[in-house]
Amino acid sequence: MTENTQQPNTSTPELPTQYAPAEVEGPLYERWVERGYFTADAKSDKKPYTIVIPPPNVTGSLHLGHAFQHTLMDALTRRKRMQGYEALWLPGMDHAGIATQNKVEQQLAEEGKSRHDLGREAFVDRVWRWKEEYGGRILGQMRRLGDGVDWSRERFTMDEGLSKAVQTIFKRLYDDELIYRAERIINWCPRCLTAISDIEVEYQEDDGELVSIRYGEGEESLVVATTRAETMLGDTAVAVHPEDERYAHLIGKQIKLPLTDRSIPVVADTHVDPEFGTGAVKVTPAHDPNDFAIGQRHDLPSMTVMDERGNITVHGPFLGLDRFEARSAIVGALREQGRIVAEKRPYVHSVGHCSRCSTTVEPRLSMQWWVKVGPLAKAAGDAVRDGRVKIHPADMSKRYFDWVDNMHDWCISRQLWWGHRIPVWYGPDGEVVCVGPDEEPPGGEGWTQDTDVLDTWFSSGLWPFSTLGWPEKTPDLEKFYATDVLLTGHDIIFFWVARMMMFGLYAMDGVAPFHTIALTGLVRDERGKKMSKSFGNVVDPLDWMDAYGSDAVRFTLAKGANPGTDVPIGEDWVQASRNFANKIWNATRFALMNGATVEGELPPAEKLSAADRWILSRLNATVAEVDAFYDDYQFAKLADALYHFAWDEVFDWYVELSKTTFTGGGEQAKVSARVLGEVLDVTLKLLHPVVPFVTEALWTTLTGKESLVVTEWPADSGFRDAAAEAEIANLQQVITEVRRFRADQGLQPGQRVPARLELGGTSLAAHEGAIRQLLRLQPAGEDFSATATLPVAGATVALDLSGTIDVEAERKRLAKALAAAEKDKAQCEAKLGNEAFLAKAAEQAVEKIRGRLVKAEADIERLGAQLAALPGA
RNA sequence: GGGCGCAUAGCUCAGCGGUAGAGCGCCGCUCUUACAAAGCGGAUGUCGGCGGUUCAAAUCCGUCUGUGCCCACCA
Repeated sequence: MTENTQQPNTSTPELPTQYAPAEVEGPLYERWVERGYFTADAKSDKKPYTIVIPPPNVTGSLHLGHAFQHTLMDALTRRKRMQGYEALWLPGMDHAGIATQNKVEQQLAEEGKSRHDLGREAFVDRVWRWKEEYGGRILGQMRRLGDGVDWSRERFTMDEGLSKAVQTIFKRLYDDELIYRAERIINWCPRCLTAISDIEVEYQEDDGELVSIRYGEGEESLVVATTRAETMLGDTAVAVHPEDERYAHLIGKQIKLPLTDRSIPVVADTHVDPEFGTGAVKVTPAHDPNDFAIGQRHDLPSMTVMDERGNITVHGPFLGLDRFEARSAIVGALREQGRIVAEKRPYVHSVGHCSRCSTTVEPRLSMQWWVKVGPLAKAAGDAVRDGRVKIHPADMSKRYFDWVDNMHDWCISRQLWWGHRIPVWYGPDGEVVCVGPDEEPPGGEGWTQDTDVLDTWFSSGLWPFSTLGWPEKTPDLEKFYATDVLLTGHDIIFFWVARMMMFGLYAMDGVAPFHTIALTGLVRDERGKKMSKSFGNVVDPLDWMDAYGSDAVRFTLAKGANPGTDVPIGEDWVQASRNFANKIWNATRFALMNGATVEGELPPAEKLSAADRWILSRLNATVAEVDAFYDDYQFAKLADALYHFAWDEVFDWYVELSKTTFTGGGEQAKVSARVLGEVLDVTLKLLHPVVPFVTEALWTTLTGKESLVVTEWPADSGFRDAAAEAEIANLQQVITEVRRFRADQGLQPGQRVPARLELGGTSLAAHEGAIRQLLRLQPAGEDFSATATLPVAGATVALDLSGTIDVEAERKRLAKALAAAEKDKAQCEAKLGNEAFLAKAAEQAVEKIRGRLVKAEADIERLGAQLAALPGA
């Protein structure tokens, strides 16, 4: 096959009868890259079109979700490239701080070591080595998929340039007082040993135990309810609602805290819901965000009773127990003292887990760095509100607004080693210096850099401009910022999209990083179920690509891509797409065998047959339709439109009709060969962004030209021919009707039947050859005797079925169809007789009903005539 | 607890005010200038229930049921 694509189409190339993607795809991709088709030129005069890839984690490998989004991004950039844009699809990877660090730590654990055994520097070296060796597997897989990315611009969030961008923006935010350091309650993962942000916490319904504990003695006592008994060691108050009469007498008093020698005050706080539980809440400011807030309001001390691993640090019988052991031990001890007044178990409540390792998150009081999100989030919201940035589909913008309008300050420090280290230095006398990218860190005794690194989303939030060279004013930044479309899953609106909006607007003087946010759904299995390892329904797209070709996987995904909705995909569907690719292959093969060509001018309309004019009319309509769908990110619809145009209209009808023309030879055959060449040329171009491989292989063979990748996208010539469309519709009706009759009468498809056609006076006269060929009708001989007469579309087809025909079955069928047509006619007449309808309905609607009536009347006439023509009528 | 979405053919989904659609699956018959991974023909639905608006409702409104997702400081 590959040799053939090299040949000019002077002779008919021999294509195998089946398309073999495995032989075609790899070499084609490498050729595209070698020829630099995907390399964008910042100096070009062409208008830019830019998409930055959502950078996959270095630890990641290609899954169907990537394949899905990549297909769509690839289709968008490929089309724009063909449309003459300087198209840049910029690839790269994310260092994925916590995920990657965990991965390498796991590897170390297998060697019986921890990161602390290596020390920070050696550990980070080790991660880099891991990255070089195992990271970025996905980049190779993207080649298999056919991603037309500009490899010369590949970026990594920890590259020197991107690190500089991180430091630059950190410094700017710090100087603008949008970054600050504060001690707050954060979400702490006792396994990863780091703070995580609110959105990195996943809530699950867990079984717990709600125990009610009596605090204090006698009159001076009350009962609190808790699911986290172990935190009582750190209680510094009990809170009740100020208007709760039950506890009015206790407010301001001290009560004894069980198991300790401390007494704690009872405070009044409106946060307490008197209806819930006993209406009294234990307050542990150091271990619960609400309690922390209460503590602030009432100036309570915070008492930390657990270390970073969740072990109890308070001296006494519970010292050293982990939080869960401590919980049961404490409940046990309280029970012995008779202080447990009620227990409810299981008590289902929502508990936060680390999104990376599923460990139960421990709220923890600690010193962290924060982004003051207010003004940034406001700008991010406004850019969408005032239409500078469009979210597609539009109803997803609600989610975006909900988030940006209610955003809490963002905790950006992580107690990890892998990532961008916070560029802040602390002096021996408590000085704090934020160091900019071109500044020397303060030297001398006692200065140390902050040991934390930044949240991985901090650097990916800069991606749309850091990858283009910012903070330098590079030609790339000049040319390709702002990018055009951000295409990503709706699951990372908060993690990533909102942050890019905030940072982009902030760093780029109010210019949003993209004008359109196209949100996709998630890929699911063929029953619409989420793919997950525990269900065992996860599919490796590479398996399907091996079996059916990348094009098949891509086409299936594109066909399922309804905006913002989840995409179910099953192997059967990939097979169906493979079949489509094979169909294109064979149709082109047929065309080449019959001399289809793109050479020379398209013949003028008067030299074209009705079929030629029809298909060209449909072709141009399809071009317009596909363009409109692309501009609206309607991938499913454009894939569907192309599928049906190509298969139903071109392959099933035009190609079939052209067989008669080719058999006939002569001038008309030449014209048809040129038209078929044209139709395939354009159709392959239209299909190329979605199924780049087959189309490239076939198109280069068909045209002898270099590559589809750098070919001009087709334009709607404006050619339409309603008359030809109507004529071919009639032809199709005759053929379908007679075929149906033949099948109903049990004739073998190949069996030749003598027939007499009366086409006089209709436009069908010109199609007698095609009708006879497609219906296997022989000329009527001397002894012709019509046993079935089928009037259809103003013509009559009389058949001599030397055997008998099943008159009764046919009569029944016709009667049924006739009744349906009559009913429809009656309905239409009723509508058209309805004055209210005529008065209020749109003209178009009325026109539609009129058309329907005409059709119903024609059907009645035809079916009546067929009925009358039945023998014995 | 709040918000959003979805319920249409056996399955997965389009359609979103004017005659119910597609793909796959299913049932027949077939090697016919390419393709059996194909061709031709066929069957299949009270468009979740109940109300309402309208000349007209799968489509708009209300409500119920089922289902999915997101958010939240459910002690």
